[in-house]
Amino acid sequence: MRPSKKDELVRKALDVYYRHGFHASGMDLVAKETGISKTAIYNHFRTKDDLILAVIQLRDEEFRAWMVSRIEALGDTAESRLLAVFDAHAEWFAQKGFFGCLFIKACAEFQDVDHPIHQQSCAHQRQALAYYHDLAKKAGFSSPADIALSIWLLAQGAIVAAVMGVVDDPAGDARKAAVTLLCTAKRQD
Amino acid sequence: MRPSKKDELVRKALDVYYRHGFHASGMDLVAKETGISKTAIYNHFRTKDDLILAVIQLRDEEFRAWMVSRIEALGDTAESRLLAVFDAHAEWFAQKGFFGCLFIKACAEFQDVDHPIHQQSCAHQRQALAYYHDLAKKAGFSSPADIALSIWLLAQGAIVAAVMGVVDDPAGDARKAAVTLLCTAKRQD
DNA sequence: GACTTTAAATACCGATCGGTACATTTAGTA
DNA sequence: TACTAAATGTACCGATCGGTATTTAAAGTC
Repeated sequence: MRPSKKDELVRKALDVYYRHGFHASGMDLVAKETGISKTAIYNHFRTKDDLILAVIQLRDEEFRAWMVSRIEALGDTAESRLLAVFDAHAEWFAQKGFFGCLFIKACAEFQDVDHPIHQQSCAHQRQALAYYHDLAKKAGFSSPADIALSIWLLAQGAIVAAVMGVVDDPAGDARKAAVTLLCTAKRQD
Repeated sequence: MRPSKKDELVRKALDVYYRHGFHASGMDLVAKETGISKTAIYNHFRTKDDLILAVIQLRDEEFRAWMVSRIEALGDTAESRLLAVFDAHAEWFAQKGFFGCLFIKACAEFQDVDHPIHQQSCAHQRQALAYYHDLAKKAGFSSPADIALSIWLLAQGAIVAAVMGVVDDPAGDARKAAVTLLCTAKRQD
């Protein structure tokens, strides 16, 4: 089999799980939506959890690559990129198929901290934080860890707000708070 | 039947759903864990969704009451209470049975924005924001809406961080950012 | 104590769950 | 073209899903 077949399956399965949830999507539905029979699916993956794990990993790679590319396109310096984080999130929220953060949802459905799906989802979030930390260091802030964490917390809050429709422009609101935090931190340098 | 019987059912069902998730918890499990037969459950609630909705409503009342009482105990002025929000969250995260925010998880499992469970969960979050807004107004900030939203975003981010174990003390980290924001806002008054 | 009414327990419904045995098709080899 | 091996689709497995019909137990009422 060509590797693209397997990748195609995972990508289509990602759509299904993202839209309908993990436990709510049975293997029959996945088979129907992907156009690949259950037998073929189970030829590639031993269990449903294995498939979901592959879905999480694909989303991890694709989404992180997309987010980084947007941040780097929207900001030309390390400091401006810390704010571009929220512009990129605003773009994400505005996408037609936006249904929240797959990793937050995965942790919500697979609560056991030892579960691979849970751990993989957490790893994604840590990498996001690490990226912000890198930006904060390059921007020359005296306490880059605090800056990075603030950005991360505001971004995650914005995602929750976007899903729950608490405010109209969660990314913009989070950005305003981030501007204040960065300005204050800069003044102390 | 006495009303306490029904309340007892809902409270025990809350435990089950909070620990195992909504779709992952079948009615047979709920019956076993609550010690109430399915027939009795369906005598009180027409469908599983109705039971879940009652669970969400109970959690809404109980959790909001608990959070407000802790915030008011931990802070004696409106401004200090805006920071006590994070101390209360720290207490919550430290509780043995902490498994994240039920409302975030409910929205993750019931994505349809028209679904009553989804809407009820969103309503809870809006009420939290409204409470922060009230505190910000009483504290005399010039733009209480921005302050309240910042607090809310940081708190939600802290919850996500607590669930995903991204950092050791998410509530404390969020508090630090909030302190900076409140100080900056105060200076502009 | 006999009778009625109400509530809960058991057993069961069709549908769907995750997963698989087996028949069928396809592709490669000679 | 005959044969083999890999991949696929179909049909099905026991278990469990949400929900209910029926039976059993409990509580009044006279």
